[in-house]
Amino acid sequence: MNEVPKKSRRGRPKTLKKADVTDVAMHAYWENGPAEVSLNAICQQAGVSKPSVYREFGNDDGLTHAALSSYADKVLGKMLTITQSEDSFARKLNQLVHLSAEDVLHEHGCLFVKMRTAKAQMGPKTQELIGAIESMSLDAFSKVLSEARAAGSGSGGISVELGARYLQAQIGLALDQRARGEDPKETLALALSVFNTADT
Amino acid sequence: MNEVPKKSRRGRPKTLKKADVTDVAMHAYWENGPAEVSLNAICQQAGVSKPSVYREFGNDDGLTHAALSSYADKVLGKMLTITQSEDSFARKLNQLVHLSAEDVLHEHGCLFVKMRTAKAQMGPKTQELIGAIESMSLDAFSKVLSEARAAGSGSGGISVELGARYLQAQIGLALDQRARGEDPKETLALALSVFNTADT
DNA sequence: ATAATAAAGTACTAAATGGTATAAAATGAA
DNA sequence: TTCATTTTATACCATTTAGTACTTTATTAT
Repeated sequence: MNEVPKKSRRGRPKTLKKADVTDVAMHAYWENGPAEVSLNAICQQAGVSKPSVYREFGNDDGLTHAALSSYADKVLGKMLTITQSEDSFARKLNQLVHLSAEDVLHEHGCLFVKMRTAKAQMGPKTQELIGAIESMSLDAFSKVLSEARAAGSGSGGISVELGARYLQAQIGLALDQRARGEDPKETLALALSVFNTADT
Repeated sequence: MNEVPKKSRRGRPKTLKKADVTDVAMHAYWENGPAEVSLNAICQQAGVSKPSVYREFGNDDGLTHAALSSYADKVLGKMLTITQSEDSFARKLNQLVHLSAEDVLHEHGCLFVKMRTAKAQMGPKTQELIGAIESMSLDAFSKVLSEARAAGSGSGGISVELGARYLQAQIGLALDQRARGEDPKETLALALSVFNTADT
């Protein structure tokens, strides 16, 4: 909303694509864990020089922030879409289970979950974003549960607040299991069965 | 069982206590995460020189192995004791919940869980030990569940194998949450409520 | 042409890491 | 007292890290 200074009139034309570097960083962090990937390695993989990266992102905190922000848009957005759909509570749960426990998208786990695990080692901007994403996801789950309650889909006497924390924890666990190469499908289904008390 | 070569007759008397260094390492890894603590830092904290540590432990893999092994004896042994007790299934679950979700012992989480998360960054001996501990704990939970089934305590139509994996995953999750500063008590209780279908 | 400008890469820095060569120190035996 | 032996710590090594000073290159304006 604030800057489109395109067509800078003078100087060497810029060849570095910030979005491309962000994408390389996002996938590198996602696959290998943010703490295991150096800024040097990302420069190599992206085929750009280190000063270029520092010019665009400031420092490594800027780069991890950009990578996580991009991840939130491209990947976590799919979770949000599910929670905000018009489907029934049961169908929403099914879709969340599929996306987190089966979809190849998360075969290496979830960048957000990995960054949250390494939160203390991240820079301040990235830490703040991790917290913001966590709140946002908790709100989304709360909304799902309160809508279900309003629609009469019994959530087994579980408060909306507890249910949202539980849903977030269980999906995070499943994504963590996938990062370790485990198949979380059955255990996640069992965990979410607490929401089906007398339902069909 | 194999060596007590005490009273070596010659040479400078040894002052380094291997057990003390192991203990310092264990607590440092436990609190800060194994990937965030360097061998240098442990040498400083333990007040010993680096070559001494290399002589005793070989390399960093040897040190992390020793630390995790010590942790398994001192801390995970308490879990094992609970699973092997003569208590009822429900009481065992209660004790496991208390130990992992409330006991100050795990206020910084669990070293095993942290090492498992960082498994790929650990040395081969440590990786092997992580796998062995995981199998052992799975066996312990399986035993608890099959005994409960034999004693008639209904575990809600959940197979022993799935129940054991589920119990391990949920306790691991709770310990992970404690490492992040969250209070897992309510969510863990909710997760384990799947074992109470028609029980009192 | 030439000057100004902006972005590019080369090549560096200081700090930290895991690991080691080596000499000093402390003992028992000769 | 001297020698062999064992453990110690100092001081190094190569590598990797985040971050930067500096020069070169490519463009527009004069």
